[in-house]
Amino acid sequence: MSQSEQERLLSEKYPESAAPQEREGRVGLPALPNALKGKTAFRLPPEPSGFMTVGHAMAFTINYLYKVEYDGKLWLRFEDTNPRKVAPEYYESFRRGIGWLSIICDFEKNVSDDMDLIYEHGRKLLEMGNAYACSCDEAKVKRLRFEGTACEHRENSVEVNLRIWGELLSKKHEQGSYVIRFKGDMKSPNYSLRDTNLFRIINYPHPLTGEKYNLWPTYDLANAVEDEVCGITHVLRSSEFRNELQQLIRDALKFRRLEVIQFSRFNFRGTPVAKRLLRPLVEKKLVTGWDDPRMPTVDGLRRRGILPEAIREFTLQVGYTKTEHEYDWSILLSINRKLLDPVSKRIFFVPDPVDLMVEGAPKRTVNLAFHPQKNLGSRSISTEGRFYLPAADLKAIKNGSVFRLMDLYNVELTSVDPNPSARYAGDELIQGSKKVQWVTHSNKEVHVLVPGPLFLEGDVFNEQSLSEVRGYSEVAVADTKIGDIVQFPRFGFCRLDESGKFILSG
RNA sequence: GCCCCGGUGGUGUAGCCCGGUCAAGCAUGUUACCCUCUCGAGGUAGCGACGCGAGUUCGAAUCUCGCCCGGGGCACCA
Repeated sequence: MSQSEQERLLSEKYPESAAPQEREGRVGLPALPNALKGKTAFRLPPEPSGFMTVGHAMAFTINYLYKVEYDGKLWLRFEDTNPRKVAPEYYESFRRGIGWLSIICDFEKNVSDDMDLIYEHGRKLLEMGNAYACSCDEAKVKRLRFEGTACEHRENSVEVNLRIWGELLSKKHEQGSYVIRFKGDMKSPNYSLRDTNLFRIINYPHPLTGEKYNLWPTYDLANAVEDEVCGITHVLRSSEFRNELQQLIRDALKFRRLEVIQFSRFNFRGTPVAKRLLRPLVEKKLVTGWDDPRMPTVDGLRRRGILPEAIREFTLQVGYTKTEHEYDWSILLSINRKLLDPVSKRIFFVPDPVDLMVEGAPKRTVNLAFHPQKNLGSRSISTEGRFYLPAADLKAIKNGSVFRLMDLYNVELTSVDPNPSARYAGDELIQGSKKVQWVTHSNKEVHVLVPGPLFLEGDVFNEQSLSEVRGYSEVAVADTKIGDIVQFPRFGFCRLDESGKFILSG
């Protein structure tokens, strides 16, 4: 049967199948497997060892969107089982960022609150013979793991293991002297299954529990226990976490199965989120801090004028995949502009201002709306014959040509460098004429920070990542409050960061 | 080295499980035009991609195999 015959037959039997469907991009996040409305639970599991980044923001947003869609519960759970790394300011950073994103969690806890519970499960694993105490040094563990051979401690009796366990809990052993290892498979081709550590001794005060504990669980155990007690049904996280081991631990402890969906890390071009790269910038003072507008931290984005809604919308659009990716800032910035456009006041800003005398200029007092369509109020400006215009615009205008002072009147350029001047050339708007923003001699000096990519190819710090534009704005700019975002026409959306200082959002 | 996982225009994705509706959709970018007293927003049109090679099939982005390339894991980090 030829293809055309097949198609004819098909459309006769199933007429509805012949109609071509409208193809569209994905709308919303993909459906979750095994998710029943009202019977799901998700988690945001930050390690409070650094400031919250866009990467966290996006992963959290994904969990939150699903929580809402499936009418589930959401946990904020601080994974603070390494006292060497965690610090109080970081807990705050995450709470602040999550609040800013309007993510509402149903519960909040710290894993360090549950130490006794985790100990219980550790003990259980020892009793069942699924774990053992090992006193080999770190190098030996590593070597044997590579070779695929077990050490003598693997055959410890339960009694011996429990005796050492008791001693560990009463802090009778030195740091490094013992670890508790999971009995996995020393021959597994997957090295992470070769008897990984479950507990280790860390003699370092924890910001929340102080010196109370020094036997700390590792991530895989702590996570398995916490996901179980929190009743988590769906884990959505980036793929730098190994999954098989945790599943083995869960099985050994007879825990429920749960859906684990891993996705690739969220990277932005020129702005890696890795602390390894970011921390030196802060320490060497190459940036002003973790909230520098060039930084991929949530605080940095907020200062830059990225709206939390933009992050949510962006996350929804790009979704999550296992593919390696490097997002271009342009997508986020475009979404941000669309959100900003209807709510941002237009205020003239003249970068790199140049004095312009206008001969025969009529005195005017104009009332200009703050927005071309929306009703955001207005301001009135009185003009005489002296203006400031952007140097770049004046440079581009040919002597003798007519252009328009935006929203005011036409002028004809009569002389260029070094002292440009012009003459009044009528009120009538000329279709298609160039329009330039202006300020009078009554103005406010304003600085605008322009953030760019932090890194060049190959993780090299971009010395030119932040530039500053100086200029004049209308007096009305004085009513802008810190945190407000305005649009400087023909320049961009800018957020007032501190008095007289804006940051270009995009 | 071993174990996973990926590779669709410049960028991000949809489609892949279940082969034909895909001469590949959407967004971003870019070009032109329209609208607008902004280089913003809005509108219209154009540009631009299935990593490579074999195989299966009437038919492959989709299935199979090989290759190449990229990412992650192999911690007393999470």
